[in-house]
Amino acid sequence: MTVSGRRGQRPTLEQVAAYAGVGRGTVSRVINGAANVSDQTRTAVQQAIAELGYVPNRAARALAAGSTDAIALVIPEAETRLFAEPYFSGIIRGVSTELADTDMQLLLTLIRTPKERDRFAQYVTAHRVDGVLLVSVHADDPLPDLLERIEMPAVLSGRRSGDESVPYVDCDNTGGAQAAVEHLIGRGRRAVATVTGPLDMYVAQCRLHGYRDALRAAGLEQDERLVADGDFTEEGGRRAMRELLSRRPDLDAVFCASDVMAAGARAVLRESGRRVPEDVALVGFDDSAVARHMDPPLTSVRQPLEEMGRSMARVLLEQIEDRKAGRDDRAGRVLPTELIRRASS
Amino acid sequence: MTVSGRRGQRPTLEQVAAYAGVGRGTVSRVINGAANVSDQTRTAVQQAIAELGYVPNRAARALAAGSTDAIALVIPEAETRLFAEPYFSGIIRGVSTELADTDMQLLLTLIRTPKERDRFAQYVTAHRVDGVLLVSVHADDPLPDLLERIEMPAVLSGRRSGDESVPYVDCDNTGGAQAAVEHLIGRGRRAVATVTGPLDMYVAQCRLHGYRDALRAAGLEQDERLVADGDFTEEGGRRAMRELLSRRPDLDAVFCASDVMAAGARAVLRESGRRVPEDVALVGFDDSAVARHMDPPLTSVRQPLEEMGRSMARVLLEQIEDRKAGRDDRAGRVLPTELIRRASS
DNA sequence: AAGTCCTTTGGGAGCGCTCCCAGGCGTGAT
DNA sequence: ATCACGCCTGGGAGCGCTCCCAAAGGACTT
Repeated sequence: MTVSGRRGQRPTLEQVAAYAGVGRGTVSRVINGAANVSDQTRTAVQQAIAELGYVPNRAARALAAGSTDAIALVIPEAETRLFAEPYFSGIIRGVSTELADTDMQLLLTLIRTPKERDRFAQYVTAHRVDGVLLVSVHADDPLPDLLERIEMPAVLSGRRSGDESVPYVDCDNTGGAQAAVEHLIGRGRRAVATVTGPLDMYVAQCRLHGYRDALRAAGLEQDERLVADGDFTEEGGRRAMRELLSRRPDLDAVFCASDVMAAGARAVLRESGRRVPEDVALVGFDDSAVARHMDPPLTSVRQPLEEMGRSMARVLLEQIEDRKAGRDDRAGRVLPTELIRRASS
Repeated sequence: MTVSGRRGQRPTLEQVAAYAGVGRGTVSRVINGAANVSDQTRTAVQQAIAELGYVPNRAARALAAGSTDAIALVIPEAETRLFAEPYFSGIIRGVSTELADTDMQLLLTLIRTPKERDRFAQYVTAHRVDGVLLVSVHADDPLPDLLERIEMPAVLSGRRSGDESVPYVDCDNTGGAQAAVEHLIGRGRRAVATVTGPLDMYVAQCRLHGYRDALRAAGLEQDERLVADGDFTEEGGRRAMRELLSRRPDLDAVFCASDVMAAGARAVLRESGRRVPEDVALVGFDDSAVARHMDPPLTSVRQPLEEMGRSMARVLLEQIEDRKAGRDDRAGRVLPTELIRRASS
């Protein structure tokens, strides 16, 4: 870690210029990779930069250029506990990776209260960032619309509905659920139940669709007694499982739309004296830590979280570029999921 | 969410001044809470600010004032998977909470490679942030020393050793471990084993100390055959548990220095035909999601993560203030842990 | 030899703020 | 009435960049 000291006084662009015997503009051009600089000059400047240990002053650059070189990653606090851990850390890791060789900075913003939301709205409206990444917004969150209105580049993780107007990155929830259920059917299960998330969330709808698609494709009957809402919580999973067992005691498999609900369901299955997977096969969704540590370990659908994070960053950066260039090419991106097979099915 | 539009042109301080019929300096004074402004003027300015929807331009302020109003939260990538989720999200939540009514911004920096570390070092050396929060650094990480050398305010989560020179916030690992083991002894267990973390980590040493302290206080013999290194991993926990069982098949309780290792130990106990807690009581550390979802749910020592995050932010802000004022009052802070009792003990 | 066009370069202006100095004005003392 | 001393206030200077214009020079053409 060689950082030339020269304590107190950081070198400025002007000093670099003087040292290299060129003008300020030229150094600026070299730094920003402008084309029209002779090789010789460029080399001289680069050397001066290296020798002086020059690092551009972001504030000055932002002020002069009117950009900020920063994007905000916004996480609604409610989600912080619920979806919780693996989701965020995965996405953050991806975003950070993608940003690593940009000189964009990542601002982390947790939003807990309406007051904080307003404050962030102000902040964003004042164009203090170049773009915004919104993680797991609710359908009724006003932020996406605000961002659209003020023409601030933004990317959502997940969609609020089937025809999302803001650019997004999502994973293939339908396909993942379908694969999970196909897997269960392939193992000879015939009475496959599902514990869904709250059906006012698009992600929950998709996973239910996937379930139905798989049954239909296999020519199995759809029995509404095999479908129960688990609310994406462990307690909800318990409740839903009890309901399912009372309605169809003969069920031989359950697809849960989240691992946490699967954990609840698993507990109820145990209480009812049923073995997993011998009597009832179980599959979850998310491939979280919970899944790996359940007994037996839970088969689950993995979302490519890190890749989603990378995609989000990439899509956002493109959007920022496009805006600058006057283009406007907004599109969503859906990434594939993967079934991780473990002992529970 | 009322954000006055006035699209395209954000109001500047100058415009606020004109609108309020005062000079630039006066508006600046009001914004920064300087004392010597008459009440009347202050009110007029505040109203102008509100009516124009003025939001100060950070870049300009940073440039003029030579500060940045931003702090960096640095997470070494290696840790991102290991300690993983609850640790970071808890700390981040705390930091963010504490920063919420400051106008400090939180920059998130993941460091994976030496190259990224150097880049961050450059960045920090160029004083592009006002302070740094370092999460779970290793004893051999060069970053803390660098920060000390360039006199950049910094706070560590956890200590690298008993006499940490950089300000830190830690939880009471020794006390937590001691409480856990006392709890086991209180339940009548006499052959209490422990699975430790890697003993070159200070945190692992502390937890082992707590274990020994509790045994000593209860007048129980210390048997080195009851101590095994589990390396803070699940596989390590398995290995350590096997070793312990072969050395002391009569053990009736195990204190694991992390939940993840406890999960490994639990699996081995099951394989060996032992019941938890009837035959062997089990306690973990961290109170992570894993603990709640184990079968039976795992008694564990909770670290006040969110409070640690808040403390870190607070200590850092104080330090930044102190530096400005020429003072220099660096100190560590240790927060208490709490034993969460569940069915495993 | 003069004119044209392109590439490369230097440096002025200005981004929106903070810092600080000088000046205005009121109050109390002389 | 005069002076000294405060408190407020306005606005110049300057933070370190980017943007852009003008100018210098080289390679061709006429």
